[in-house]
Amino acid sequence: MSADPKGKAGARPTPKPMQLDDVSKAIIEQLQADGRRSYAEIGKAVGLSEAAVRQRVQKLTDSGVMQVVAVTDPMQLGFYRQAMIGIRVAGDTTKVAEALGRISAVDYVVLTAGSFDMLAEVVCENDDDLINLLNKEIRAIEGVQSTETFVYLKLIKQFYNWGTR
Amino acid sequence: MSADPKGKAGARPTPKPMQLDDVSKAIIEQLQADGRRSYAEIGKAVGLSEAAVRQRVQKLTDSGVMQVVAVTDPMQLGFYRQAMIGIRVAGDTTKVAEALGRISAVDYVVLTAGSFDMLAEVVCENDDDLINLLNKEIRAIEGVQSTETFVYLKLIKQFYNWGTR
DNA sequence: AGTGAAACGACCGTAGA
DNA sequence: TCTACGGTCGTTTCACT
Repeated sequence: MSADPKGKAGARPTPKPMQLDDVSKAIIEQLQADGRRSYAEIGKAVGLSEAAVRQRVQKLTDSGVMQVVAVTDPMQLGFYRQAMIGIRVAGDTTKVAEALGRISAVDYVVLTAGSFDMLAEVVCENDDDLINLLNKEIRAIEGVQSTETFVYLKLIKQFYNWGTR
Repeated sequence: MSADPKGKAGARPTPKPMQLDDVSKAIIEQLQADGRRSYAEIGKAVGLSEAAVRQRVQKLTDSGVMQVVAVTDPMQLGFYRQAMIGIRVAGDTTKVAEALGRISAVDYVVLTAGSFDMLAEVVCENDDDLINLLNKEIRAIEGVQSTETFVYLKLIKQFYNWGTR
């Protein structure tokens, strides 16, 4: 979940960018709309044979540019409270971030520059769960100095990315 | 991208939760690992026939619990700067949030309660792009009073969700 | 990096427990 | 809700461009 695919830990895993042509971009768009769409169908949409589509998808996934995965809707699973938590830390931020990552209700952790040392997104069933998560788990981590909670009211836009390692 | 599947705008789209058994959870885990895994293969892993897996996946996607999609790595596409931006607004927050959503460099917008009215995640090629995005696009939106930027240093954990509508 | 063809395997509807 | 089965379509490999 946080292991880099290759190279030393802490090193930039990909110093090289990657230039995608319009066809590869179109293929990615097809799979962003539906990750299980068949290669043949994508081929029809982008004007390529299925074999060619498959080769390009293989290359895109092998090189780590793209990934096809299942994503779930927390609301539909009974997690009615989501929030982003800004956290200020004393000492080593990495240890705190990793401790946060071990909490299952925490689905996103990123180290940041700015008035917070890190941001953590959490998923809870209700307000009581959120209070417990904050007091008993997050603020109990050694080194956590203060937290600021931004409860989610409504999602306006979401586009799936991964990376920033 | 922000249209609710059914029901009046602003209404809770799913007042009912959903109870998943262990088999459905296992199927979701399989697809979280690889969204293109075949139904037959998943069936072997979870101890079910191919048709049964297919039926359950259909139900999970139709009900909106799960979605299989492609996600891309911004770093591999040359976007070396990511940041979360906390925004304070005067007046109607929805209009500002929708204006943010129309900016392609903005991949995530959520209305929040707390010291920010909304959070926006942005993806940029470099620091100059980020400065331009902030000054020329985000802070130029009518109603934006102040912004606070948290530049991403390192992603520690990521788990894919969608929803909170 | 692309196509085309043939063998194989996955997918889908239907029937039945 | 599951398994079983047959028709159809997608995928894979390979030879070729």
